Amino acid sequence: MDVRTLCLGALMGGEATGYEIRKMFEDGTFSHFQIASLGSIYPALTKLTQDGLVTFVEHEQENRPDKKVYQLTQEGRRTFLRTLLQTRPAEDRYRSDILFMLTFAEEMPIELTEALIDEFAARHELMSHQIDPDNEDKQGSPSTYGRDENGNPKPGCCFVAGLGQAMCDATLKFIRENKQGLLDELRNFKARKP
Amino acid sequence: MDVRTLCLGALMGGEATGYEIRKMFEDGTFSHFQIASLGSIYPALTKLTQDGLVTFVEHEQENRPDKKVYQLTQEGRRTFLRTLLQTRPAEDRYRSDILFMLTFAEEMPIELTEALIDEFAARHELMSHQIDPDNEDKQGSPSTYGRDENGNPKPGCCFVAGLGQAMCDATLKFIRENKQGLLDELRNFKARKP
DNA sequence: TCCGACATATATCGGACTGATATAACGATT
DNA sequence: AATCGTTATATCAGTCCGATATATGTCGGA
Repeated sequence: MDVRTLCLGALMGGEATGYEIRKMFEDGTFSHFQIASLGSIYPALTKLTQDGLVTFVEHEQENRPDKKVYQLTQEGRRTFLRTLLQTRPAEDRYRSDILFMLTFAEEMPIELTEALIDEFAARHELMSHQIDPDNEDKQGSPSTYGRDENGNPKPGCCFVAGLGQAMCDATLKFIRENKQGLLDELRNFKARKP
Repeated sequence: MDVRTLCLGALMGGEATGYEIRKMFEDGTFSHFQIASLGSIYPALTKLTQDGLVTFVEHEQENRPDKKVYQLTQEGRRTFLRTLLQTRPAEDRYRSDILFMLTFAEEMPIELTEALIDEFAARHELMSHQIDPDNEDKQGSPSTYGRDENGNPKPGCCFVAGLGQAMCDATLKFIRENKQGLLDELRNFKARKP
């Protein structure tokens, strides 16, 4: 799924600026299973405009840089829906420097190992917080993504959010139950082979 | 973490060809939390050779294309260890087309939703299988990654593998418990708004 | 028995994407 | 007053993926 398709999907929830779209992938609805950087979002929106799949209105704000508020066209909506039906989803891919580094725990000081595990836990704690739609700090947020016109959360979004939450919980539980054991093992390991 | 560092890490477990390194990221020890394609591995190995961090021996095999078996140099080992101690790990990133698509479950036929969920489950089942080091089909595999010289699995690797397993289990459990509920909700949703 | 599919093995390259940087103005914290 | 973070758009160098090419062997099925 290229960034153009991702942008179309993001705009299915209503109008948004490029900056707001990035936030959906950074903090918002999509944050735990997709990413897109500004460096790809802006060119994508330009291309989509040229292709007639989105339009934008320029909002001049006082004492602020201009805003381009993008919106799906009918053809954009149709194109996205068609893509949904036709696309074979690519393989899931999870990248984690921390887990890669922990693979070599024997080769580093135990304090570093512990710090890496703690950071991993902290990030998942944060993620778990970001996923929960009720727990969001933004009460009167302008665009309530993942909800329909009446403000009801959409079943698909709930399912995906729940799944993310379950993954986070499992991760945190595993760390709670196995961190100390690993550190002990490493101490033994190092005592045997200095 | 760039592919060069990833290759150095892969070679910490012993000598390997470029093709074998890719397999570690495709099927092997690193498969559930890092990826690297051949298109980046081969240039990386060339660069590492130029920089003196790895060396290779060309094995001519009968009736087979030549093999370049790479190995860390002492400087390569030192460089990797230094990188381990100095690198701030990048953010974890998880990309899933399937979860993105499921976000729009309301917009597609229920059969497609179910097929996507089933595929998601199947992939995680497979991954769970790949992670388990005891369960590996390759009994006399040439290089036993993740183990020390005596064949004992390394604590760091076990921890990371266990974590991966826990995530898979949680995912599969969530799907078992929530798939039917989602499909029912979607049917209601569609009945109300045709 | 032949054919296609798959595995081993290296190499290259176009196109897509990330991450950094530039610009600009404001509020908040130090 | 100075630095930092936030809103907002835009560009670009460098990195990486995915596809493709090349060469050869094995294995299962029609």
